[in-house]
Amino acid sequence: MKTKHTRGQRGLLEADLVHASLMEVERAGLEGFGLRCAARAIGCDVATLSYRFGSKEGLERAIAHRLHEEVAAPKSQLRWQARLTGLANAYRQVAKRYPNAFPLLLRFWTTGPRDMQISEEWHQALYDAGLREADIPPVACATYAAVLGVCSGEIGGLLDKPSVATLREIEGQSDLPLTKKLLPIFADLSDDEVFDTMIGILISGIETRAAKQGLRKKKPRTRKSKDS
Amino acid sequence: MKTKHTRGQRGLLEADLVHASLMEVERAGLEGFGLRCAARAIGCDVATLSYRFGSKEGLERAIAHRLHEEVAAPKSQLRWQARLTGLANAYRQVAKRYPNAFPLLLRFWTTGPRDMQISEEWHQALYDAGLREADIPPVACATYAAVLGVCSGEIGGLLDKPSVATLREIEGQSDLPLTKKLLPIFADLSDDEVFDTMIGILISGIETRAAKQGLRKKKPRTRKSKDS
DNA sequence: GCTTCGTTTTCATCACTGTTGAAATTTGCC
DNA sequence: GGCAAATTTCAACAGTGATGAAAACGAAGC
Repeated sequence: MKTKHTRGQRGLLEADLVHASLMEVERAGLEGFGLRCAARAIGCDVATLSYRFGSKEGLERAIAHRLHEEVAAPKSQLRWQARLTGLANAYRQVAKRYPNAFPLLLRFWTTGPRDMQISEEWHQALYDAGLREADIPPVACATYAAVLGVCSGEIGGLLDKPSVATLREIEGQSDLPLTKKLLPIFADLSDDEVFDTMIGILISGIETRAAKQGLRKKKPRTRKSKDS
Repeated sequence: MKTKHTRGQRGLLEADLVHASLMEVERAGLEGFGLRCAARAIGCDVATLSYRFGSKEGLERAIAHRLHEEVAAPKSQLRWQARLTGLANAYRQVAKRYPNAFPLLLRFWTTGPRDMQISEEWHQALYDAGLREADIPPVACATYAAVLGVCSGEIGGLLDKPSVATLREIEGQSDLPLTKKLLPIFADLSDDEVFDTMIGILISGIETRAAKQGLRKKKPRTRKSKDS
């Protein structure tokens, strides 16, 4: 008869510790995050966190796990394209909600059982896309890493408008003719556009890949696939 | 007490400081990297590094810049597909050579003029792919972030063989039928396969995108890269 | 009731971190 | 040579994560 869930004497649920730490990361930034500030926010001692999570890295891993749990699963009756888009968008929403903590997902790529549920959805979407089984793992890894990369870029400043310094720099250089010409387009670039572009490229890439293999002509679970 | 050798001399080239710091990152890991160890490896005082680079973050930014300089530009007479593949591979090689420092590129997405030269190549490849100009910036950002994401995943452990613990976990779960079935394929997954898959998806995605827009003529494979 | 045992929390301490102001030293220029 | 600016070192500071010992606590057993 074990205790129902491992909890400390003072009623400190692990989930609460992780949640408070996550909030602290968002407040102070990932670099500025420290066990002491987190402990102060929680109202406990530093050593408590060290004891509970083994180390600072253990706590960060738990935070990454927490982020994965916030990834919303898409409705299963949608077409595979919509499900994949939904999954990608779920990660994007997490990135926008926790921009400081999100890079932890790129540091700890696998954090536990929750990942596998998401992976299962991912694999299922690729299976329904018509990929042959041997091709699902590499495509899943590639697209997953791509999505996380784009999310990371969006919150990391990749899409920020070029600063006046950068602008001047480009104008000065003579060996950047195309970049120079594209500059006004870059200035008007929106996050959504980049993300939609990414999804579009991935999906059409998967589609042509599936078409090339084109052995399984099974009818998808939804009624029709008008495309292609 | 007062050693008169190396005091106040200006002989320390910035490139040497950055190189030594990069080596130190690779030795001690990005988390374990510290100004004091770097200074010890260089043979100078900690404060020198703080003075030269403004802060630890400034030094890390300089290291990221250094990594960008190691990205080899592809030969310009190749087809656009080969050039894009070459660029992606150049980043991958940097990632494999400096696995500990590479995540800095995802923290500091833009580091200076060297990025723009790479960007110019990237844009040119997409231009030669037949994309219309308004589409080049979003596609460039998306594919660039995707490539860095995949590189980051490869060195970060995304493609590691599932541990026995994970394996047992999956076997136990009943709601992961597809993942369970794909497990042997995952076990045999190679880094190269994932990377090639990623490149293939991106390129075919770009091709169909260009074909849909289809306003510019297809070009012979060897075309002068310089046009206005 | 009390005791015992194992788990959790706290405390004190350690070596180490990045930053900063002042002093020491060197360099470039007159 | 002399002087001012740039660079390096030194010393000190507040803050970090980790760790062993001690204290507080919960749940059984009697």
